Amino acid sequence: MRADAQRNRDRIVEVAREVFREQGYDASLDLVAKRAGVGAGTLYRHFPTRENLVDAIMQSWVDRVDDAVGKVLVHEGPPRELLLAWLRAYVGLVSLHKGGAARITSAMGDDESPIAPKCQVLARATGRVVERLRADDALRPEVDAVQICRLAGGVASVADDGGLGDDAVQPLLDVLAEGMLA
Amino acid sequence: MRADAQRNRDRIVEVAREVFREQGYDASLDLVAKRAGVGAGTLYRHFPTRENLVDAIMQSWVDRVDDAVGKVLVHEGPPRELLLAWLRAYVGLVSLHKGGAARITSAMGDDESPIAPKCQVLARATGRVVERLRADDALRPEVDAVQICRLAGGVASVADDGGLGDDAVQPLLDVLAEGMLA
DNA sequence: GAACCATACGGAGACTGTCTCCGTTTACGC
DNA sequence: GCGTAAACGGAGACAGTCTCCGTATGGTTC
Repeated sequence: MRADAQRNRDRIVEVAREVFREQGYDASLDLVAKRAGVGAGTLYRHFPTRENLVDAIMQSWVDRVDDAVGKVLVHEGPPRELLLAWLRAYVGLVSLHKGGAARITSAMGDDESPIAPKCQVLARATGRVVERLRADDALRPEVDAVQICRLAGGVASVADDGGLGDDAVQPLLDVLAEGMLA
Repeated sequence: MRADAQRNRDRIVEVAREVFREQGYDASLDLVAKRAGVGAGTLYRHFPTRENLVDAIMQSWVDRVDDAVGKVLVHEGPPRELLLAWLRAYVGLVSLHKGGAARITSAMGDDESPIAPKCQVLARATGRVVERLRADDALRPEVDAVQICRLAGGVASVADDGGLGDDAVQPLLDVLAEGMLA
């Protein structure tokens, strides 16, 4: 890639992250282009669809997921605490950007989606938690990682576009944990 | 209201129901107006926002909710079956229109929303199920009707925009039921 | 049944956002 | 330096939302 193209691409991603955080995922892409100081054509050449741009923004986010699951797993404690800690972390991670929770959760299990790689990162991280819980026979056998992602993602979506605070989310996660554990 | 106004209003609602079923809740309102044979101004005078129109469409739907909860309650059986039957019915009801689940669930608990009355209908119906379950001491005491609506609505949203079928939804509802029951 | 007017109609058009096309500019290998 | 493939940018076509205001009409009153 030419140096100027790389510069523009980076700048667009940086600006888009900012704009999306401010205005949610519906923000105008022309505005992103304008703030990044490039033409609309340039933006659309680099990112033909909104999804592609979202995907690029979320790159750094993958690292946060790995971080988070590592932290949760290192912490000793009863399975219930472990699961709840992961559910809380999960909801936090998918809710980093307004509208993100619904976006990610609806793509979960769809390999064609432009954000499929992100879903897999989440599913794999959840898989590590599942593995640990299974070792202790703490998880109901019919529950799998994708189901956990969907359930937690559902709660996150509801919290996100209903504007629920942590205090409203916690009891919902309690129900989920209760239902998943053996 | 003048007779012609009433006629137009009815016609708009009828057409909108059709168009929304075909194209989801993002369908163009100008298209609705055109198909209904009225000007855009007329549509917007009757329904200043999209939400208002959605609200009108859902009128008949209220009756279906009451029907559904009646049917579920009349059916004898263990609490688990009762709860699952309601959760299944609930998901079906909020998913009647594409995008409806997220719309309703995110408004749950917000009295200012134009579709607040619809949410209250659902919450009240769920409340009747909760009451029955409590009579048998079958429900965990900290779980309330709004939480159930949010959890079931979360699952319905995920199923709706992820295109999940009944076979993928059923295990999610199992987890919810397991987590809600004492 | 004519006259009146509040109520309602309709559609042009302003505004906003998406996305494409193509003439112009620029990076970079030679 | 020079040539060219790569990239740029922004005008503009298109689509959706919503408003404004001149026009039409239902309903009322005499």
